[in-house]
Amino acid sequence: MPSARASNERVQQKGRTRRALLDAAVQLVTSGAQPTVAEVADAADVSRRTAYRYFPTQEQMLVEAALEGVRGIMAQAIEGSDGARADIEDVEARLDRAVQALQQSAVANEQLLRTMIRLTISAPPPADSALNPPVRKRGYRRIEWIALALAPVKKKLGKRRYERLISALAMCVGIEALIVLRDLRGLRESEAEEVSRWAARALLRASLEETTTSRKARKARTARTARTART
Amino acid sequence: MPSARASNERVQQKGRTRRALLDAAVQLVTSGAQPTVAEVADAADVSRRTAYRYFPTQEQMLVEAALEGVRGIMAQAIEGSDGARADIEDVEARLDRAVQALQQSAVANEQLLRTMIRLTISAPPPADSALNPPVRKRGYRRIEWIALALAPVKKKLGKRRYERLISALAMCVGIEALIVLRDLRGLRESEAEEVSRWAARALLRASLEETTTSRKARKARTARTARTART
DNA sequence: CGCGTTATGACACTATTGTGCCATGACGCG
DNA sequence: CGCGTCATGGCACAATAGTGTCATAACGCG
Repeated sequence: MPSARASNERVQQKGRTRRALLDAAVQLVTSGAQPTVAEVADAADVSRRTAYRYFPTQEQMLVEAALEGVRGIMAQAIEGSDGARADIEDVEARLDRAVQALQQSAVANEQLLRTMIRLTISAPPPADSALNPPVRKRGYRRIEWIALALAPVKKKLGKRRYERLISALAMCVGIEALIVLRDLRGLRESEAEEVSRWAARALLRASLEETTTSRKARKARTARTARTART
Repeated sequence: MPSARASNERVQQKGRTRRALLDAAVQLVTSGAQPTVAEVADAADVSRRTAYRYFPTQEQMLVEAALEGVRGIMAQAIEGSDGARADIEDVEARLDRAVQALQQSAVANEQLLRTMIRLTISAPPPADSALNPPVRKRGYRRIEWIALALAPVKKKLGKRRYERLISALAMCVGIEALIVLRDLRGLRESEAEEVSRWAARALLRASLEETTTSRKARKARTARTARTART
């Protein structure tokens, strides 16, 4: 048995090594290619064997790197449009700006985001989830951002419509939407952005209209509950 | 120089070999995994070397196989709902049925379609397009299908709105939409289908409303779009 | 400082991808 | 039928992924 102190783990050193590998990988992945484990290891000034000690698979290493890169991008994009929160009222404008920023950041980092998709799509979730601990799925910044833009109308919409709107918007922005518009529809970046913005506006309006036009219907449906909760 | 007759190419034999390889690959890919070239070759009873003569890359072989599988799926799905073309008028119902069928076939073949995505997403189009002849991109059945459902209102909408609507709908159906709704939003299959159907209906209505709301509004809208696009 | 723990590096090894070379066997055509 | 063409198969080879083993150097702690 070793000594009682199990804190001998050299977390500092391991942290530095991991960071060096990740930084090197991010840099290489961002430039578009799918670097060899040996390349990343060389760039990080560690041995190939050590790289494999930190990331059991090339894929996992690149996924971590891609997520790392995306994290930085999104943080920056959110900051960029966070200052202009002047209006809490015009939801349509809020959403439009959010979509615009999201699409522009997606275009600007299409390469990296496509890599992330390709690496995180792998196998469908219903597959074996016991063997490989799903690699910690991709970040959900997009949802948070949409939710931020939609905050003013959250109560007005009600939970069901609100969640449904978020889901629908999630389909229409981000890298997946960009991929569809580019690869399937052959659109240019500016055209793709316009389609996303138009769709987002249409979905928002449809959701809002549902709340206003169905007042009578809602009354009929949930008459008693609504009346008691109103006050 | 060989003999003048260049038709000595044994197209029959080559066709059979290619088909054997493709069939074997489809079968293996459909079951979820990413088979080795040697595995496919063995299953097709040809040598590994020959397999590489037909498909320069494992990836291309699997892409072809995936596309082959998807082609079959879509053809079947289209047939399935083709008989019920009773109504040429109710576009909303037409689209809804199309979306419903598309989503159900996407759910039923999520595994294969995810594989197809992973393999066809590869590198962004703006990359080097001279070296690798883009592998013949994935089939665009989805677009054709949407167009079919939208046929009755094509003229009414006009080219710009029509194309935009197709693009927007393309984002909201198919495997990419399913991936977003499942992986990002954590929805179940039935919930995902509902969101897609709702979004499709909303987008269609928005497009139709634009045509009926008047010509003055269109003028104003055009001006606004131009202004924002300029920035 | 010195010692033991522990991360690292070097080497070896298997599996797979992708390619080159050449013999061989099958196909087609006169 | 015979011969030439052409697809195929077998072998060898380089590059990369991933793993095991062991020596060594760095680290932390008394």
